[in-house]
Amino acid sequence: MIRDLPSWVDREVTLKGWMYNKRSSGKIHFLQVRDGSGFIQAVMVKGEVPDEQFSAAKGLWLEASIILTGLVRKDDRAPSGVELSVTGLEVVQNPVDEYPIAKKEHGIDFLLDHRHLWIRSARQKAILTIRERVIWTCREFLHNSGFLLVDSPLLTGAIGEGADGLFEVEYFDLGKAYLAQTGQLYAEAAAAAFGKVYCFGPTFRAEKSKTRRHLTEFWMIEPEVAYADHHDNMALQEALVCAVVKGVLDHCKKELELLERDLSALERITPPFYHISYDDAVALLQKLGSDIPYGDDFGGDDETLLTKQFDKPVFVECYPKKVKAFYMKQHPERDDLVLCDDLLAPEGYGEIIGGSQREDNLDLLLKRIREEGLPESSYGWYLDLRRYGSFPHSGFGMGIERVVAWICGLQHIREAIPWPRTIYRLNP
RNA sequence: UCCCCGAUAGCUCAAUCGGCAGAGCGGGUGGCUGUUAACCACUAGGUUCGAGGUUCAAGUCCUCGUCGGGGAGCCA
Repeated sequence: MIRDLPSWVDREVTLKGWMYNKRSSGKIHFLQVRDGSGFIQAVMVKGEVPDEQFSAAKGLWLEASIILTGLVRKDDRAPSGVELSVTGLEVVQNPVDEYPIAKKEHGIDFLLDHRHLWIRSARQKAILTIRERVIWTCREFLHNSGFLLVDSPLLTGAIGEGADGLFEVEYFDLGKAYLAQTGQLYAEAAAAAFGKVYCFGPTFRAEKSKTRRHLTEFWMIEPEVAYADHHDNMALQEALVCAVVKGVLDHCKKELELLERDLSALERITPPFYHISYDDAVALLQKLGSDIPYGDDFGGDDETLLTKQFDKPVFVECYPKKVKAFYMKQHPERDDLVLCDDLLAPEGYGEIIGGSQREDNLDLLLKRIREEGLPESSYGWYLDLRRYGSFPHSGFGMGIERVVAWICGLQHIREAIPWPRTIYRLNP
């Protein structure tokens, strides 16, 4: 593989890949080749390869699939430090038509229509490599902290955070099923069984959101911990986010550099994070000129304004219960607030985690379900968790794409997932 | 669902007050033995998103529609 070539200097290798770009000076061709693991410049000199191969190279179009043999040579002029001196070229396929994605810039509509080809670019490879590292680090961190992975179903009955934004599907003779908006309620059941658990998978929101922070299908990692309170919950979130950022910094420096990410902004991401109460946050925003009234949830602008006041992630704690989900535990001293937290990423990226201590009192939970007008019958098994050995517990959901977008410094969340699903786009 | 913006060559865009449809990249041909989104010369390439309307004249102005982008609400 190309990424291993620096340790193959002065040896002959065979590379199977695609031609990323080509330059030529008449008697010498420079082929930029990629194989999925990296990029290298292959140099073909007339006379050092059979003539028919030299002229075949001249006719290659971008993204031709080729097999090259040659000598790996150290060269200070090459970005990766090595080049390939070609001795043989086999053309597997020369494209049947001009490759649609040119070397210069493209519009976003065109790129999204060609997402299946766009992912071949170096920038997309860097982003998806970082995404993989984020996910890997989460799993490693939770596994090493004693968590059990207990995945939740994607097809569910009418249960979730609320009736809005559910995708419906026909489910045999049982009527409607819904694509999961969250695995949390299942994670709570699993926490009662196994103590420390998490689920991780795609979730679906049929919200008609059209912003740089929203997808209709996104991946969420949702830890749930028995006997953890609101403060334990935030400590876990802080440790997880720090581990993820460190994992990316340790293993993906090259990718971050390719994305021209400001590394110092990431190197600052160490404990402790900032904490601010909802009450104080509203007061601060009003002082900064926002017209947010007390009692409302923050809009995108408010969130951006707030995060710009801090150089590290900030927890916003204890929102009014009327803007939060029914399962959040009531504040012990303020019955208008709940024990929840949103973790806002800096540099204007905003909410990456939403978490809370869960309501473990059966009567209070029933009251909240009725207040919200939710179908009580659908929550039968969930209420059982408060009937049979109820226990204080807390958990949170972290949106993987939002974390990746923040760490990579992306303008839009759609680049943080291989195949983005947005309200007006289902293909490719 | 609402608000704003856009649609012109394969791609990214320009076209002044309503007055001949342009450039760069990509393609083709030729040149070049060290190029780094290579360069140089020549060349082909257009139903200006669709349907109406105003006008001597519409890419440009008006109406409706289609598609897309940005944002709001909601959220991770």
